[in-house]
Amino acid sequence: MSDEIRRSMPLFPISIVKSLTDLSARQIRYYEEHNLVHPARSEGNRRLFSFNDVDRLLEIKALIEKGINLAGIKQVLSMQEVPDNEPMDQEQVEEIHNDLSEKELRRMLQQELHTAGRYGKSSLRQGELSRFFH
Amino acid sequence: MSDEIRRSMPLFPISIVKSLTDLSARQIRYYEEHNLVHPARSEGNRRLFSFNDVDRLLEIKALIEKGINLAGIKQVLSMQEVPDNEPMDQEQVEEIHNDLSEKELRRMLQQELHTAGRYGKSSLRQGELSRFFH
DNA sequence: TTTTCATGTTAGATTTCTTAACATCTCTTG
DNA sequence: CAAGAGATGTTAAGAAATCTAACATGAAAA
Repeated sequence: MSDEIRRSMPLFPISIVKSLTDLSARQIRYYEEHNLVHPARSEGNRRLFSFNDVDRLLEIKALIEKGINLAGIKQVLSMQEVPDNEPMDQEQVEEIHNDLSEKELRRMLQQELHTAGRYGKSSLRQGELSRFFH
Repeated sequence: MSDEIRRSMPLFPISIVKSLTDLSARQIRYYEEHNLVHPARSEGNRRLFSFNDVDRLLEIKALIEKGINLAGIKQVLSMQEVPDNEPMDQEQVEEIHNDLSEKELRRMLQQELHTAGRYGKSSLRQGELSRFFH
């Protein structure tokens, strides 16, 4: 709970996120433009990313590398959105089975974590940045 | 071990560190100038702070608030430096007992963590930033 | 072949950060 | 008390990082 607060604190400038995700600034901004991430802004309008944001970008990257386009990724990410509690209706269940099952997704996103030799050139995978820092 | 790597990754610009520690940029730079912290630098010479750096600044702040001056803080921090393995010689032991015992220090630094209402205005205490994020 | 998608590149404006200098305030100390 | 030292604030000028917007491009879709 307070965990969610920590993980959503705006902390990183885009330069750090670039090195953390190995995405280009252009890509990051493009994904934001298409509502896949929503970094906060500084007073001076600079993007500030949270751990959650970075995790999300890592997920996006993994999906991109699977050959999934932005529309597909948007779908997938929306499916991940906290089920809150509401039991899914039949439509939702079918959607999941049509595209990628939750399970499959999880597996897809759950891979080993590996850092390259130098800082700023790490190449993390899946939505696991949070586990990286503790 | 790999933990140490994570905690020493240069991640934060000074603006974020300011809000995380509630220290002024002037203070942060002054402490660096006097070798109390050693943030990394970006290619363009911007300071980049790690979790360890921020923790250290929070410790410094706590000590400042105790009325200890920079010389004293330098002492205290050097005492905290990983004992590596080497058993301390008598001199060191006496130093510790003269100034502040390890125990006393620990207690001093171990206090509850509290965030202010708004992000960017948190007022963390002691060297516990790492515990804040996980 | 023409569009659309995803990304690269570039330019100009704006923000953030850097160092250095000087100001100020509080302690010490002679 | 006056002088110096320590810690911090404030300001200026320049450099670095980021922003948006526009245009370019290659690959895939239609």
